[in-house]
Amino acid sequence: MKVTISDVAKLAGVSTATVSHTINNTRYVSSETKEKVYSAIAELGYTPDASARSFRTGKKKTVGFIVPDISNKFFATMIECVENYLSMHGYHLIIANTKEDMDREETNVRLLTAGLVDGLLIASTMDDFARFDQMIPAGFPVVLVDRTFETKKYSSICVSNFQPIYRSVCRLAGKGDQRIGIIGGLPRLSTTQERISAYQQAVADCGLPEDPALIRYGDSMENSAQACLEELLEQKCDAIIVCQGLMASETMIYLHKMGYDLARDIDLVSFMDYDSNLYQLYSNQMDSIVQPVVELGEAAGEQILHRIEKPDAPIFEKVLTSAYRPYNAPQSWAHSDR
Amino acid sequence: MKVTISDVAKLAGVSTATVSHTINNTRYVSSETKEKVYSAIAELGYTPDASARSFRTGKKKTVGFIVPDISNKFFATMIECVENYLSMHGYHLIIANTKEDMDREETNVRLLTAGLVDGLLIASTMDDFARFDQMIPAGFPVVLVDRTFETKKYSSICVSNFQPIYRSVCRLAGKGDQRIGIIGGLPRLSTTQERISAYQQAVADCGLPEDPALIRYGDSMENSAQACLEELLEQKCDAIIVCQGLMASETMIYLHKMGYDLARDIDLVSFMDYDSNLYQLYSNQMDSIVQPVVELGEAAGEQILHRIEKPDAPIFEKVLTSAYRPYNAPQSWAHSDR
DNA sequence: AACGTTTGCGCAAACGTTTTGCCTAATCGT
DNA sequence: ACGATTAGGCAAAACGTTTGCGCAAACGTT
Repeated sequence: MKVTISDVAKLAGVSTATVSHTINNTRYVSSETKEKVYSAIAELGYTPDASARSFRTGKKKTVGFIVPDISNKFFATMIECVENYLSMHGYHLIIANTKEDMDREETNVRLLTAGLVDGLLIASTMDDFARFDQMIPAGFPVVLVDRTFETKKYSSICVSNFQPIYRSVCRLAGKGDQRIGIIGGLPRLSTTQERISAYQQAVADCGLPEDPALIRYGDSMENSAQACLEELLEQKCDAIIVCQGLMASETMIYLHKMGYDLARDIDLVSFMDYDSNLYQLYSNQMDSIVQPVVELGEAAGEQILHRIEKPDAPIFEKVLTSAYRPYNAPQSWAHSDR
Repeated sequence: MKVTISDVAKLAGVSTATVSHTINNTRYVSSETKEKVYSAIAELGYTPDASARSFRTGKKKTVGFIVPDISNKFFATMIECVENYLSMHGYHLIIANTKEDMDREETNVRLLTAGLVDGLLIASTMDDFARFDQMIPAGFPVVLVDRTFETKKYSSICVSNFQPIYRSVCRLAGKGDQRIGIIGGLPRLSTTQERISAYQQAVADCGLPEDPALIRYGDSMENSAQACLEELLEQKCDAIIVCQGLMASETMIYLHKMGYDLARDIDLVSFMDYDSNLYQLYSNQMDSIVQPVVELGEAAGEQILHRIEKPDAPIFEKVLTSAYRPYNAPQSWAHSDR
């Protein structure tokens, strides 16, 4: 049979209130009484029931994380960092995978906000802010991660997407590349949109040809890059920019198999996971953009806990900056390595 | 203010019992009454409170997963599969990362079993079964994943580790390799032990030199393979077997940087994540062992739910088999690809 | 000695659900 | 036509904590 707080109280010869207070350090208890309570707890092997506790207090000590793709290295290490931060602060992490599916996202958000978690971290796959806004209960602590919306109703932790792409294009143009192709992620995502518009603006500013055929979109899932790449190669590109780590890997593998020689036959710039093994192999032959995923995860954990503490705090926006790493000048990295 | 079940009951003109029964289909309710209840729910926007419910019923509809390293691709995709299976069955997944630290494992297990989850999936980093056994409450539903213990007290889902390594050694010996090195994972893990003993037995059976210096152990974290590899190369190995995916990547990168030519200068066999990009690049130059991680995740989800349903079911052991893929005979894969 | 203040702790309500009895009216079988 | 069964629903208990209120004893001050 389950041993409850009143069993402990009975054995220790005190009230349940006293037991509760000694456990939680929530009011003064004489040291003799404390002693009795603790030994009773030890003797019975009592453990407070978490559901009863969270039912009573309304605190679950748990946050949810809605992720588009768990097995994507970028999100996997973010999950790790978030979990690390949360567990250090006595919170648990419950994760839900959406596979970039809006309906799955909605289902998960509704389930989790119905009393399962104290707050929600969301890397949303939605494009429709109205729909997004509708599914989250008024006042519920939410922090957007990596992807955000035009409407600044929720706090967010993102990475600057515009600057590294703009700079990439300029660098390539400076090398003499004319036709620069780009492979973006899902067109509906804020990250993709920022990157593509940075590309377009830079192309215009540098006086390069503005050809819509040079812009392709993948879905950042497995085997989505190859088709984009084939189409771009038909366009006789001098250079290609890949906007996501997994697609970057696939791009390099494909180029390798086709016999392309990086930096000689074609210039490549891509977003890469900093601990990716391809990064280690090829970072000396191509420019890479490394997102500060560890800081992102930590900031996300920090912000959601802060928001849970103070639900009425003003909206908070944080934009971290990526490291831009030209391959021929490792000593002049734009952003220090961590 | 929070809208409760009695608000609904009041508006619908019925008792809370009736509302509960209509929501949960737990007893016959006339269709007119149902109608009234549902419209009241819709009007008020009522959502049952999950903590109150799980407090009352004792069911959390949540399982915990204790993982040694979330950002390890092997576990990341396992997490994805488990989450997928669970969410299809109305369960949530809460994860805890141990970083191969026994104390962190113990802390997490104790926290999670204290009323937070209905069952626990554990890829344990412990070597001491007594300590492991002690920290889990009597009768608590537990399924060991990937790693197991001699004492068969808990159900487990594992992968055969002996056969692929034994076969690797034999194949290498058949090619004429004499000095075969091996890089294992943490020595305390069951997986490592099985693999190393398979190696030792095969080396003996094939009449190869039994040199302890040929056996090295890494910790499967980042940058752990290089030291092992350097030591092995000093031993003038003809071939190297790497027992874990991340270390395999690092091994290949290092060999590549040192100018080694795979399959010409040195033979390589390694465990690889089937969607790893290095696998795609090098699977035609080395033997690879691919673990059935998707099946592993699904089986884990299936078994833990089964165990939660029937806590007194007999101990269950499942051993899945890896795919062994010799590089020069892709048409005769030992195990069909998925 | 009388009185205010502090110290330490107990009593019981409350959280929102599910579930156990109990009850009434209606239907059924003979 | 009458007892037995069933359908449908209500009231209240129970789950294990936390916590507001309050009381008695001990103490310090005049």
